[in-house]
Amino acid sequence: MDTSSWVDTSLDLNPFSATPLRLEETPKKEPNGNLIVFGKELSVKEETGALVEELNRVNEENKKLTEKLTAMCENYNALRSQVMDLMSKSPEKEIIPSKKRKSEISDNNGNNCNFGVVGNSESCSTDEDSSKKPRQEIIKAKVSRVYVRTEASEAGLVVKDGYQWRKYGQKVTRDNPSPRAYFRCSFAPICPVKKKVQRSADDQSVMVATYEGEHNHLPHSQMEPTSGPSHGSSSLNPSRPTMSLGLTKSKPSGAGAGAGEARNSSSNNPEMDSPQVRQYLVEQMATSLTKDPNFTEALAAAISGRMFSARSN
DNA sequence: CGTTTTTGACCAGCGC
DNA sequence: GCGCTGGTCAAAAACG
Repeated sequence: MDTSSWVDTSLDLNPFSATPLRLEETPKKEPNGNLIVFGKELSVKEETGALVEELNRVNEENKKLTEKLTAMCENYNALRSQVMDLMSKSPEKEIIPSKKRKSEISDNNGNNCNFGVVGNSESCSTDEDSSKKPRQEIIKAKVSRVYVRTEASEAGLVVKDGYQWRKYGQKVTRDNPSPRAYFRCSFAPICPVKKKVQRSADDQSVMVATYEGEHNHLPHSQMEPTSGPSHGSSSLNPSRPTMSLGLTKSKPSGAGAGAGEARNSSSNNPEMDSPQVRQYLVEQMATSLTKDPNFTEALAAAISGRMFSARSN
């Protein structure tokens, strides 16, 4: 697994690796040639020493942060492999519809190259597309499926994913005793995304959310609470949904998160780039970082350093 | 009072 | 054409 690759490139979370911490502003020089560092006026003699010292300090900081990031990646890798292992041990029975209708058949089965995940229709369905004439639905509808484990006590068909949804229908389907709920994005018709949520026929504690389309706006939890959703159980929730971390699948431009990618390695997992996944991972990373006292300490040191430097200007 | 949820009716695709 | 099924509509109810 090359987690570092997606951390570095897909998520752009690691600015240190690409451009190590550097002094963006060189210390101010006085007209007489002396240097002012942290409010101290240094002679030309001391200038080099101070610069070297500062450089070393920054380098150390950079090193620390890089190490932390690496450790985080390794932890994530371990966690991810555990989840994969668990899922492969108790594989959810693939939903094989005896009689599926048009687009769902072509979208889901056609690219069912990952366990439990339906990526968007363009990701890996080749045979069907080549043998049949292209369908409009395949092009316009990007479908992804997310498996979400919920608390047993949680009764409602609610999958918290950061977006605000409006329910417009509910049906009892033939192949599953639990009802299926139909949601539209609250920003519809501006945002055309729909999702279907249904409990898994096998495991009632697992919610299966099927997303259609791609959000053209930020998640609600990322937006300013201007409108103040009165019922927003799914929004502004500090405890993120139990979306299967790193088990996602969709194309770079694909629709949202999928989950349950248990058999494929992440190296050929283009979904890591999807906006929702990015969003989620960024939040996870941010949470992890801010929880780390060492990181906050380092950050505070860096900020205070900058403040001192700015004050001296 | 505006927004969301509920729920029965309706519509369209598919197989026979 | 008919029946089955999934998906959507829309009026009424519920909610904050």
